[in-house]
Amino acid sequence: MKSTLYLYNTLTRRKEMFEPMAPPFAGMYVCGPTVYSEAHLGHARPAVTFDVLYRYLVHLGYNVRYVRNITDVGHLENEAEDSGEDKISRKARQEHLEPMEIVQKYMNSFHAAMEKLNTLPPSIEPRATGHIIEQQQLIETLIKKGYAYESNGSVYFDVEKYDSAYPYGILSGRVLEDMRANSRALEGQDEKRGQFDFALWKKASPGHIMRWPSKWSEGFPGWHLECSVMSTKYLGDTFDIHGGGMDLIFPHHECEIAQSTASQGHPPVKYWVHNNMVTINGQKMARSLGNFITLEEMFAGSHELLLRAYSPMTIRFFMLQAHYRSTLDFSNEALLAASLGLQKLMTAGKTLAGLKPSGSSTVDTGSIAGRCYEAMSDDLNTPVAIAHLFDAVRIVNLVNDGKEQLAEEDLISLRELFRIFIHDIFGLKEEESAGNDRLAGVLTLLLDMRQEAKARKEWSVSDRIRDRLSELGITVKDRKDGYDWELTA
RNA sequence: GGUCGGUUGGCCGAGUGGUUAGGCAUCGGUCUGCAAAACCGGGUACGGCGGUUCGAAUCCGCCACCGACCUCCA
Repeated sequence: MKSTLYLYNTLTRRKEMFEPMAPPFAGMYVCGPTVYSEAHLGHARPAVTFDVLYRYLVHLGYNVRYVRNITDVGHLENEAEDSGEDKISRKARQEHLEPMEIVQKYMNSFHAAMEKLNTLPPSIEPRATGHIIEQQQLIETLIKKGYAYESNGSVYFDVEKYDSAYPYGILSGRVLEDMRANSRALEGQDEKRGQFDFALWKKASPGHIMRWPSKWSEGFPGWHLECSVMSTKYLGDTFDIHGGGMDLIFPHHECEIAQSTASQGHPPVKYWVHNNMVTINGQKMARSLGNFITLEEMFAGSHELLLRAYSPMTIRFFMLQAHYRSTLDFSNEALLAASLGLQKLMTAGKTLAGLKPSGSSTVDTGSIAGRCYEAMSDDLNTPVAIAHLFDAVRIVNLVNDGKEQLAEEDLISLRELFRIFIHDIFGLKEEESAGNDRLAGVLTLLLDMRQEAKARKEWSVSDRIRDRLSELGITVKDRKDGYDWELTA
Protein backbone atom coordinates (compact mmCIF):
# COMPACT_ATOMS: atom_id res chain seq x y z
CA MET A 1 0.00 0.00 0.00
CA LYS A 2 1.42 3.32 -0.99
CA SER A 3 0.45 6.83 -0.09
CA THR A 4 1.16 10.37 -1.21
CA LEU A 5 3.23 12.19 1.35
CA TYR A 6 2.55 15.79 2.31
CA LEU A 7 5.26 17.71 4.12
CA TYR A 8 5.18 21.11 5.77
CA ASN A 9 7.61 23.29 3.86
CA THR A 10 9.08 26.10 5.95
CA LEU A 11 9.76 27.98 2.74
CA THR A 12 6.09 28.26 1.77
CA ARG A 13 4.60 27.78 5.26
CA ARG A 14 2.25 25.19 3.85
CA LYS A 15 1.91 21.47 3.64
CA GLU A 16 2.94 20.46 0.15
CA MET A 17 2.71 17.25 -1.80
CA PHE A 18 6.13 15.62 -1.83
CA GLU A 19 7.26 15.25 -5.41
CA PRO A 20 10.95 14.47 -5.70
CA MET A 21 12.74 16.00 -8.65
CA ALA A 22 13.99 12.71 -10.04
CA PRO A 23 11.82 9.85 -8.82
CA PRO A 24 12.32 7.20 -7.62
CA PHE A 25 15.35 8.95 -6.17
CA ALA A 26 15.03 11.33 -3.28
CA GLY A 27 17.77 13.38 -1.67
CA MET A 28 17.73 14.53 1.91
CA TYR A 29 20.31 16.59 3.76
CA VAL A 30 20.07 17.05 7.53
CA CYS A 31 22.24 19.27 9.70
CA GLY A 32 24.13 17.03 12.08
CA PRO A 33 25.89 17.75 15.36
CA THR A 34 28.93 19.78 16.17
CA VAL A 35 31.01 17.22 17.95
CA TYR A 36 32.48 18.99 20.92
CA SER A 37 30.43 17.50 23.76
CA GLU A 38 28.31 14.51 24.69
CA ALA A 39 25.17 13.87 22.65
CA HIS A 40 22.17 15.29 24.47
CA LEU A 41 18.39 15.35 24.24
CA GLY A 42 18.50 18.20 21.75
CA HIS A 43 20.39 15.95 19.34
CA ALA A 44 17.84 13.18 19.62
CA ARG A 45 14.89 15.19 18.31
CA PRO A 46 16.14 15.86 14.77
CA ALA A 47 17.85 12.49 14.66
CA VAL A 48 14.60 10.64 15.40
CA THR A 49 12.43 12.97 13.32
CA PHE A 50 14.49 12.60 10.19
CA ASP A 51 15.14 8.94 10.82
CA VAL A 52 11.37 8.41 10.67
CA LEU A 53 11.10 10.55 7.55
CA TYR A 54 13.93 8.54 5.98
CA ARG A 55 12.32 5.25 6.95
CA TYR A 56 8.93 6.36 5.66
CA LEU A 57 10.35 7.54 2.33
CA VAL A 58 12.13 4.23 1.92
CA HIS A 59 8.95 2.38 2.83
CA LEU A 60 7.02 4.36 0.22
CA GLY A 61 9.48 3.03 -2.31
CA TYR A 62 11.85 5.92 -2.80
CA ASN A 63 15.51 5.34 -3.32
CA VAL A 64 16.77 7.79 -0.73
CA ARG A 65 20.21 9.27 -0.35
CA TYR A 66 20.34 10.56 3.20
CA VAL A 67 23.24 12.89 3.97
CA ARG A 68 23.91 14.09 7.48
CA ASN A 69 27.04 16.05 8.22
CA ILE A 70 29.37 16.08 11.17
CA THR A 71 30.55 19.57 12.01
CA ASP A 72 34.09 19.16 13.21
CA VAL A 73 35.56 22.56 12.47
CA GLY A 74 34.19 24.20 15.54
CA HIS A 75 33.17 27.72 14.66
CA LEU A 76 33.25 30.72 16.84
CA GLU A 77 31.91 31.04 20.32
CA ASN A 78 30.16 34.18 21.37
CA GLU A 79 30.35 33.66 25.10
CA ALA A 80 31.52 36.69 26.96
CA GLU A 81 34.69 35.29 28.43
CA ASP A 82 36.37 34.22 25.23
CA SER A 83 36.16 36.06 22.01
CA GLY A 84 36.99 34.21 18.92
CA GLU A 85 38.19 30.90 20.20
CA ASP A 86 36.88 27.91 18.40
CA LYS A 87 34.64 25.55 20.36
CA ILE A 88 36.67 22.53 19.50
CA SER A 89 40.00 24.27 20.07
CA ARG A 90 38.91 25.40 23.49
CA LYS A 91 37.74 21.96 24.43
CA ALA A 92 41.03 20.55 23.16
CA ARG A 93 42.92 22.90 25.41
CA GLN A 94 40.78 21.99 28.39
CA GLU A 95 41.13 18.29 27.90
CA HIS A 96 44.74 18.39 26.64
CA LEU A 97 43.85 16.56 23.51
CA GLU A 98 44.32 17.11 19.84
CA PRO A 99 41.28 18.79 18.26
CA MET A 100 40.78 15.74 16.10
CA GLU A 101 40.87 13.59 19.21
CA ILE A 102 37.99 15.60 20.63
CA VAL A 103 36.13 15.26 17.38
CA GLN A 104 36.67 11.52 17.30
CA LYS A 105 35.67 11.04 20.91
CA TYR A 106 32.39 12.87 20.67
CA MET A 107 31.60 11.58 17.22
CA ASN A 108 31.92 8.07 18.62
CA SER A 109 29.67 9.03 21.50
CA PHE A 110 27.12 10.52 19.13
CA HIS A 111 27.12 7.40 16.98
CA ALA A 112 26.72 5.16 20.00
CA ALA A 113 23.72 7.13 21.20
CA MET A 114 22.19 7.15 17.72
CA GLU A 115 22.57 3.41 17.48
CA LYS A 116 20.85 2.93 20.82
CA LEU A 117 18.00 5.11 19.58
CA ASN A 118 17.83 2.75 16.62
CA THR A 119 18.31 5.49 14.04
CA LEU A 120 19.54 4.23 10.71
CA PRO A 121 22.95 5.51 9.69
CA PRO A 122 22.86 8.09 6.90
CA SER A 123 23.97 7.11 3.42
CA ILE A 124 26.80 9.63 3.60
CA GLU A 125 28.12 11.34 6.70
CA PRO A 126 30.48 14.02 5.41
CA ARG A 127 32.72 16.05 7.70
CA ALA A 128 33.50 19.71 7.34
CA THR A 129 37.25 19.19 7.73
CA GLY A 130 37.19 16.82 4.80
CA HIS A 131 35.79 19.51 2.53
CA ILE A 132 38.05 22.51 3.13
CA ILE A 133 39.10 22.60 -0.52
CA GLU A 134 35.54 22.57 -1.76
CA GLN A 135 34.63 25.30 0.68
CA GLN A 136 37.50 27.43 -0.58
CA GLN A 137 36.34 26.81 -4.13
CA LEU A 138 32.87 28.03 -3.29
CA ILE A 139 34.34 31.15 -1.69
CA GLU A 140 36.29 31.83 -4.88
CA THR A 141 33.17 31.45 -6.97
CA LEU A 142 31.31 33.85 -4.73
CA ILE A 143 34.13 36.39 -4.93
CA LYS A 144 34.24 36.03 -8.71
CA LYS A 145 30.52 36.60 -8.97
CA GLY A 146 30.79 39.66 -6.78
CA TYR A 147 28.89 38.35 -3.78
CA ALA A 148 31.88 38.10 -1.48
CA TYR A 149 34.85 40.27 -0.62
CA GLU A 150 38.11 39.90 1.21
CA SER A 151 38.88 42.03 4.19
CA ASN A 152 42.04 41.74 6.24
CA GLY A 153 42.56 38.07 5.45
CA SER A 154 38.94 37.14 6.03
CA VAL A 155 36.21 36.80 3.43
CA TYR A 156 32.64 37.91 3.93
CA PHE A 157 29.40 37.35 2.11
CA ASP A 158 27.89 40.60 0.84
CA VAL A 159 24.29 40.41 1.99
CA GLU A 160 23.30 43.83 0.60
CA LYS A 161 24.56 42.88 -2.83
CA TYR A 162 22.78 39.56 -2.67
CA ASP A 163 19.56 41.21 -1.55
CA SER A 164 19.61 43.44 -4.61
CA ALA A 165 19.68 40.42 -6.93
CA TYR A 166 17.76 37.77 -5.00
CA PRO A 167 15.23 37.85 -2.18
CA TYR A 168 17.18 37.58 1.06
CA GLY A 169 15.21 36.24 4.01
CA ILE A 170 12.71 34.07 2.14
CA LEU A 171 13.03 31.19 4.56
CA SER A 172 12.84 33.03 7.86
CA GLY A 173 10.52 35.80 6.71
CA ARG A 174 13.06 38.43 7.54
CA VAL A 175 13.33 41.63 5.57
CA LEU A 176 16.72 43.27 5.40
CA GLU A 177 15.26 46.72 5.78
CA ASP A 178 13.44 45.74 8.96
CA MET A 179 16.56 44.11 10.31
CA ARG A 180 18.44 47.32 9.76
CA ALA A 181 15.78 49.31 11.56
CA ASN A 182 15.68 46.95 14.49
CA SER A 183 19.32 46.46 15.29
CA ARG A 184 21.98 48.55 16.79
CA ALA A 185 25.48 48.71 15.44
CA LEU A 186 27.81 46.19 17.05
CA GLU A 187 31.39 46.89 17.88
CA GLY A 188 34.41 45.24 16.37
CA GLN A 189 32.87 44.55 13.01
CA ASP A 190 34.86 47.03 11.02
CA GLU A 191 36.09 44.26 8.70
CA LYS A 192 32.59 43.93 7.30
CA ARG A 193 31.04 46.26 4.80
CA GLY A 194 27.52 45.51 5.76
CA GLN A 195 26.17 44.92 9.20
CA PHE A 196 24.56 41.63 8.21
CA ASP A 197 27.41 40.22 6.17
CA PHE A 198 28.63 36.87 7.44
CA ALA A 199 32.01 35.18 7.33
CA LEU A 200 32.93 32.73 4.60
CA TRP A 201 36.56 32.50 5.65
CA LYS A 202 37.99 33.68 8.91
CA LYS A 203 41.65 34.52 9.48
CA ALA A 204 42.91 32.56 12.45
CA SER A 205 44.17 34.41 15.49
CA PRO A 206 47.65 33.33 16.69
CA GLY A 207 46.32 30.95 19.34
CA HIS A 208 43.78 29.30 17.12
CA ILE A 209 44.58 25.61 16.73
CA MET A 210 42.35 24.59 13.86
CA ARG A 211 43.62 26.32 10.73
CA TRP A 212 44.17 25.69 7.07
CA PRO A 213 46.20 27.55 4.48
CA SER A 214 44.35 29.58 1.89
CA LYS A 215 45.07 32.37 -0.55
CA TRP A 216 43.47 34.83 1.87
CA SER A 217 45.04 33.77 5.16
CA GLU A 218 45.72 30.87 7.43
CA GLY A 219 42.29 30.36 8.82
CA PHE A 220 39.13 28.37 8.83
CA PRO A 221 35.84 28.32 6.95
CA GLY A 222 32.74 30.23 8.01
CA TRP A 223 30.03 28.41 9.81
CA HIS A 224 27.36 28.18 7.10
CA LEU A 225 29.63 27.19 4.30
CA GLU A 226 30.09 23.49 4.95
CA CYS A 227 26.41 22.68 4.56
CA SER A 228 26.12 24.52 1.26
CA VAL A 229 29.16 22.70 -0.03
CA MET A 230 28.46 19.22 1.22
CA SER A 231 24.75 19.16 0.42
CA THR A 232 25.22 20.20 -3.19
CA LYS A 233 28.30 18.04 -3.62
CA TYR A 234 26.46 14.85 -2.72
CA LEU A 235 22.89 15.68 -3.71
CA GLY A 236 23.26 18.05 -6.62
CA ASP A 237 22.63 21.74 -7.32
CA THR A 238 19.05 21.33 -6.31
CA PHE A 239 17.87 18.59 -4.03
CA ASP A 240 14.61 17.55 -2.44
CA ILE A 241 14.70 17.87 1.32
CA HIS A 242 16.84 19.86 3.70
CA GLY A 243 16.17 19.25 7.37
CA GLY A 244 17.27 20.45 10.76
CA GLY A 245 16.11 22.07 13.96
CA MET A 246 13.92 25.16 13.87
CA ASP A 247 16.67 27.10 15.61
CA LEU A 248 18.73 26.76 12.43
CA ILE A 249 16.27 28.58 10.19
CA PHE A 250 17.97 31.87 10.85
CA PRO A 251 20.69 32.59 10.20
CA HIS A 252 22.15 29.21 9.28
CA HIS A 253 19.73 27.99 6.64
CA GLU A 254 19.00 31.47 5.37
CA CYS A 255 22.71 31.92 4.74
CA GLU A 256 22.96 28.53 3.12
CA ILE A 257 20.27 29.55 0.68
CA ALA A 258 22.09 32.83 -0.02
CA GLN A 259 25.43 31.13 -0.63
CA SER A 260 24.08 28.43 -2.88
CA THR A 261 21.75 30.74 -4.76
CA ALA A 262 24.47 33.32 -5.32
CA SER A 263 26.87 30.73 -6.69
CA GLN A 264 24.36 28.73 -8.75
CA GLY A 265 21.83 31.33 -9.76
CA HIS A 266 18.94 29.31 -8.34
CA PRO A 267 17.85 28.08 -4.89
CA PRO A 268 19.25 24.75 -3.70
CA VAL A 269 16.36 23.11 -1.89
CA LYS A 270 12.76 22.23 -2.72
CA TYR A 271 11.42 21.29 0.72
CA TRP A 272 12.75 22.75 3.97
CA VAL A 273 11.68 20.66 6.93
CA HIS A 274 12.31 21.73 10.53
CA ASN A 275 11.70 19.95 13.79
CA ASN A 276 10.77 21.89 16.91
CA MET A 277 12.83 22.00 20.08
CA VAL A 278 12.75 20.09 23.35
CA THR A 279 12.18 21.60 26.76
CA ILE A 280 12.81 20.17 30.22
CA ASN A 281 10.00 20.72 32.72
CA GLY A 282 8.78 23.55 30.52
CA GLN A 283 12.13 25.27 30.30
CA LYS A 284 14.58 25.57 27.48
CA MET A 285 17.40 23.11 27.88
CA ALA A 286 20.62 24.99 28.56
CA ARG A 287 23.83 24.36 30.41
CA SER A 288 23.33 27.54 32.39
CA LEU A 289 19.95 26.35 33.70
CA GLY A 290 21.37 23.09 35.01
CA ASN A 291 18.85 21.07 33.04
CA PHE A 292 21.19 19.94 30.32
CA ILE A 293 20.70 16.19 30.04
CA THR A 294 22.87 13.98 27.87
CA LEU A 295 21.45 10.90 26.25
CA GLU A 296 23.67 8.62 28.29
CA GLU A 297 22.40 10.26 31.47
CA MET A 298 18.89 9.68 30.21
CA PHE A 299 19.54 6.00 29.51
CA ALA A 300 21.26 5.55 32.88
CA GLY A 301 18.96 7.78 34.93
CA SER A 302 22.04 9.51 36.29
CA HIS A 303 20.93 13.15 36.10
CA GLU A 304 19.53 14.72 39.25
CA LEU A 305 16.33 15.76 37.49
CA LEU A 306 15.58 12.16 36.55
CA LEU A 307 13.70 9.90 38.94
CA ARG A 308 14.81 6.81 37.05
CA ALA A 309 16.41 5.63 33.84
CA TYR A 310 14.50 5.88 30.58
CA SER A 311 15.44 3.46 27.86
CA PRO A 312 16.35 4.54 24.34
CA MET A 313 13.12 3.10 22.99
CA THR A 314 11.14 5.00 25.61
CA ILE A 315 12.82 8.22 24.47
CA ARG A 316 12.12 7.35 20.88
CA PHE A 317 8.49 6.44 21.50
CA PHE A 318 8.04 9.55 23.62
CA MET A 319 9.22 11.71 20.74
CA LEU A 320 6.94 9.94 18.29
CA GLN A 321 3.94 10.55 20.53
CA ALA A 322 4.31 14.26 19.76
CA HIS A 323 4.25 15.83 16.34
CA TYR A 324 7.73 16.83 15.18
CA ARG A 325 6.74 20.48 14.71
CA SER A 326 5.54 20.87 18.30
CA THR A 327 7.81 21.61 21.19
CA LEU A 328 8.23 18.53 23.33
CA ASP A 329 8.48 18.83 27.07
CA PHE A 330 10.45 16.25 29.02
CA SER A 331 9.26 15.45 32.51
CA ASN A 332 9.44 12.33 34.63
CA GLU A 333 5.69 11.97 34.58
CA ALA A 334 5.47 12.19 30.81
CA LEU A 335 8.38 9.81 30.28
CA LEU A 336 6.97 7.28 32.68
CA ALA A 337 3.64 7.40 30.86
CA ALA A 338 5.47 6.88 27.58
CA SER A 339 7.40 3.89 28.88
CA LEU A 340 4.17 2.21 30.02
CA GLY A 341 2.44 3.01 26.76
CA LEU A 342 5.34 1.59 24.79
CA GLN A 343 5.29 -1.54 26.90
CA LYS A 344 1.61 -1.99 26.18
CA LEU A 345 2.21 -1.59 22.46
CA MET A 346 5.16 -3.97 22.31
CA THR A 347 3.43 -6.56 24.49
CA ALA A 348 0.48 -6.52 22.12
CA GLY A 349 2.92 -7.15 19.28
CA LYS A 350 4.14 -10.29 21.00
CA THR A 351 0.59 -11.35 21.84
CA LEU A 352 -0.39 -10.87 18.22
CA ALA A 353 2.38 -13.17 17.06
CA GLY A 354 0.94 -16.00 19.12
CA LEU A 355 -2.75 -15.48 18.30
CA LYS A 356 -4.68 -18.39 16.81
CA PRO A 357 -6.83 -17.70 13.74
CA SER A 358 -10.57 -18.37 13.73
CA GLY A 359 -12.84 -19.23 10.85
CA SER A 360 -14.10 -15.71 10.52
CA SER A 361 -13.52 -12.29 12.04
CA THR A 362 -15.89 -10.67 14.50
CA VAL A 363 -14.19 -7.27 14.35
CA ASP A 364 -13.22 -5.07 11.46
CA THR A 365 -9.51 -4.40 11.25
CA GLY A 366 -9.42 -3.48 7.60
CA SER A 367 -9.39 0.28 7.94
CA ILE A 368 -6.61 0.60 10.50
CA ALA A 369 -3.71 0.39 8.08
CA GLY A 370 -5.23 3.00 5.79
CA ARG A 371 -5.69 5.37 8.68
CA CYS A 372 -2.10 4.86 9.77
CA TYR A 373 -0.85 5.71 6.29
CA GLU A 374 -3.16 8.68 6.14
CA ALA A 375 -1.72 10.03 9.38
CA MET A 376 1.89 9.46 8.36
CA SER A 377 1.35 11.04 4.98
CA ASP A 378 -0.16 14.09 6.61
CA ASP A 379 3.17 15.67 7.49
CA LEU A 380 4.38 12.67 9.48
CA ASN A 381 1.63 12.70 12.07
CA THR A 382 3.15 9.96 14.20
CA PRO A 383 0.96 10.61 17.28
CA VAL A 384 -2.20 10.00 15.29
CA ALA A 385 -0.74 6.91 13.63
CA ILE A 386 0.15 5.61 17.09
CA ALA A 387 -3.38 6.28 18.29
CA HIS A 388 -4.66 4.09 15.46
CA LEU A 389 -2.20 1.37 16.40
CA PHE A 390 -3.65 1.40 19.90
CA ASP A 391 -7.02 0.59 18.36
CA ALA A 392 -5.33 -2.48 16.96
CA VAL A 393 -3.83 -3.21 20.38
CA ARG A 394 -7.27 -3.29 21.94
CA ILE A 395 -8.47 -5.72 19.31
CA VAL A 396 -5.44 -7.95 19.76
CA ASN A 397 -6.05 -8.13 23.50
CA LEU A 398 -9.75 -8.81 23.01
CA VAL A 399 -8.95 -11.69 20.70
CA ASN A 400 -6.38 -12.92 23.16
CA ASP A 401 -9.06 -12.92 25.85
CA GLY A 402 -11.36 -14.91 23.59
CA LYS A 403 -13.88 -12.08 23.39
CA GLU A 404 -13.39 -11.47 19.68
CA GLN A 405 -12.13 -13.54 16.79
CA LEU A 406 -9.94 -12.90 13.79
CA ALA A 407 -9.74 -14.90 10.59
CA GLU A 408 -6.31 -15.93 9.39
CA GLU A 409 -6.14 -13.31 6.64
CA ASP A 410 -6.97 -10.51 9.09
CA LEU A 411 -4.45 -11.87 11.55
CA ILE A 412 -1.81 -11.86 8.85
CA SER A 413 -2.51 -8.29 7.76
CA LEU A 414 -2.55 -7.13 11.37
CA ARG A 415 0.87 -8.69 11.91
CA GLU A 416 2.02 -6.99 8.73
CA LEU A 417 0.68 -3.67 10.02
CA PHE A 418 2.62 -4.02 13.27
CA ARG A 419 5.78 -5.00 11.48
CA ILE A 420 5.59 -2.13 9.02
CA PHE A 421 4.67 0.64 11.40
CA ILE A 422 6.25 -0.32 14.69
CA HIS A 423 9.38 -1.92 13.35
CA ASP A 424 10.05 -0.47 9.90
CA ILE A 425 8.71 3.07 10.14
CA PHE A 426 8.75 3.98 13.83
CA GLY A 427 11.96 2.05 14.34
CA LEU A 428 10.82 0.64 17.67
CA LYS A 429 12.33 -2.63 18.79
CA GLU A 430 12.25 -4.96 21.76
CA GLU A 431 14.71 -4.01 24.41
CA GLU A 432 16.55 -6.76 26.17
CA SER A 433 17.19 -5.44 29.61
CA ALA A 434 18.27 -8.24 31.89
CA GLY A 435 16.32 -10.72 29.88
CA ASN A 436 18.18 -13.79 28.66
CA ASP A 437 17.65 -17.50 28.28
CA ARG A 438 19.07 -18.32 31.67
CA LEU A 439 16.69 -15.90 33.41
CA ALA A 440 13.80 -17.31 31.41
CA GLY A 441 14.75 -20.81 32.48
CA VAL A 442 14.90 -19.88 36.15
CA LEU A 443 11.59 -18.07 35.94
CA THR A 444 9.92 -21.00 34.24
CA LEU A 445 11.09 -23.28 37.04
CA LEU A 446 9.99 -20.85 39.72
CA LEU A 447 6.64 -20.08 38.19
CA ASP A 448 5.91 -23.74 37.51
CA MET A 449 6.47 -24.37 41.21
CA ARG A 450 4.18 -21.47 41.98
CA GLN A 451 1.49 -23.02 39.81
CA GLU A 452 1.84 -26.22 41.78
CA ALA A 453 1.57 -24.33 45.05
CA LYS A 454 -1.54 -22.64 43.75
CA ALA A 455 -3.01 -25.99 42.84
CA ARG A 456 -2.48 -27.04 46.45
CA LYS A 457 -4.00 -23.71 47.57
CA GLU A 458 -0.80 -22.77 49.34
CA TRP A 459 -1.48 -19.09 48.82
CA SER A 460 1.29 -17.84 51.09
CA VAL A 461 3.90 -19.57 48.95
CA SER A 462 2.45 -18.45 45.61
CA ASP A 463 1.96 -14.87 46.81
CA ARG A 464 5.47 -14.73 48.20
CA ILE A 465 6.93 -15.74 44.85
CA ARG A 466 4.79 -13.22 43.01
CA ASP A 467 5.54 -10.39 45.44
CA ARG A 468 9.28 -11.00 45.54
CA LEU A 469 9.46 -11.12 41.76
CA SER A 470 7.48 -7.92 41.60
CA GLU A 471 9.99 -6.23 43.89
CA LEU A 472 12.73 -7.43 41.54
CA GLY A 473 11.01 -5.81 38.60
CA ILE A 474 9.34 -8.88 37.16
CA THR A 475 5.57 -8.76 36.72
CA VAL A 476 3.79 -12.09 36.87
CA LYS A 477 0.66 -12.28 34.75
CA ASP A 478 -1.66 -15.16 35.48
CA ARG A 479 -3.56 -16.50 32.53
CA LYS A 480 -6.56 -18.76 32.32
CA ASP A 481 -4.34 -21.71 31.54
CA GLY A 482 -0.92 -20.81 32.87
CA TYR A 483 1.07 -17.64 33.28
CA ASP A 484 3.20 -15.06 31.59
CA TRP A 485 5.82 -12.70 32.91
CA GLU A 486 7.32 -9.41 31.91
CA LEU A 487 10.27 -7.31 32.94
CA THR A 488 9.24 -3.90 34.17
CA ALA A 489 10.55 -1.25 31.79
C1' G B 1 11.23 46.11 20.09
C1' G B 2 10.83 42.77 15.41
C1' U B 3 9.54 37.91 13.08
C1' C B 4 7.35 33.24 13.85
C1' G B 5 4.92 29.55 16.78
C1' G B 6 2.14 28.08 20.97
C1' U B 7 -1.74 28.22 25.30
C1' U B 8 -6.54 21.55 25.12
C1' G B 9 -9.11 17.61 30.77
C1' G B 10 -4.71 15.22 36.97
C1' C B 11 -0.03 14.61 33.36
C1' C B 12 1.56 14.24 28.19
C1' G B 13 -0.40 15.08 23.53
C1' A B 14 -3.55 14.95 18.51
C1' G B 15 -7.50 17.29 16.01
C1' U B 16 -11.88 19.20 13.24
C1' G B 17 -16.81 24.71 12.36
C1' G B 18 -21.87 20.68 14.66
C1' U B 19 -20.16 13.63 15.59
C1' U B 20 -14.87 9.20 20.89
C1' A B 21 -8.19 11.28 19.32
C1' G B 22 -4.67 8.27 21.81
C1' G B 23 -1.33 7.18 25.97
C1' C B 24 -0.54 7.55 31.35
C1' A B 25 -3.19 8.39 35.87
C1' U B 26 -8.16 8.03 38.36
C1' C B 27 -13.16 5.78 39.44
C1' G B 28 -16.79 1.56 38.68
C1' G B 29 -17.30 -3.40 36.62
C1' U B 30 -15.70 -8.44 34.48
C1' C B 31 -11.90 -11.97 35.47
C1' U B 32 -8.96 -13.88 39.97
C1' G B 33 -8.17 -17.66 46.03
C1' C B 34 -6.58 -12.30 46.51
C1' A B 35 -4.00 -9.41 43.25
C1' A B 36 -1.55 -8.13 38.76
C1' A B 37 -2.29 -8.32 33.54
C1' A B 38 -6.25 -7.99 30.02
C1' C B 39 -11.11 -6.37 28.74
C1' C B 40 -15.68 -3.29 29.38
C1' G B 41 -17.76 1.31 31.14
C1' G B 42 -17.60 6.42 33.46
C1' G B 43 -15.92 11.44 34.96
C1' U B 44 -12.71 15.60 34.29
C1' A B 45 -10.99 19.90 28.44
C1' C B 46 -10.13 23.28 24.86
C1' G B 47 -5.88 30.84 28.40
C1' G B 48 -9.28 35.60 28.98
C1' C B 49 -12.74 39.13 26.67
C1' G B 50 -15.45 40.45 22.44
C1' G B 51 -17.13 39.35 17.30
C1' U B 52 -18.77 36.26 12.80
C1' U B 53 -22.22 31.93 12.59
C1' C B 54 -28.24 28.34 13.33
C1' G B 55 -23.82 26.43 15.90
C1' A B 56 -16.66 27.69 17.58
C1' A B 57 -12.19 24.65 21.46
C1' U B 58 -11.99 24.94 15.81
C1' C B 59 -12.73 31.48 11.86
C1' C B 60 -11.69 37.08 13.11
C1' G B 61 -10.08 41.02 16.67
C1' C B 62 -8.02 42.56 21.27
C1' C B 63 -5.58 41.13 25.88
C1' A B 64 -2.59 37.91 29.02
C1' C B 65 1.06 34.28 29.43
C1' C B 66 4.87 30.84 27.33
C1' G B 67 8.62 29.52 23.70
C1' A B 68 12.13 29.94 19.37
C1' C B 69 15.05 33.14 16.46
C1' C B 70 16.88 38.25 15.74
C1' U B 71 24.74 37.55 13.03
C1' C B 72 29.26 35.21 13.72
C1' C B 73 25.67 30.20 18.65
C1' A B 74 24.90 24.37 16.16
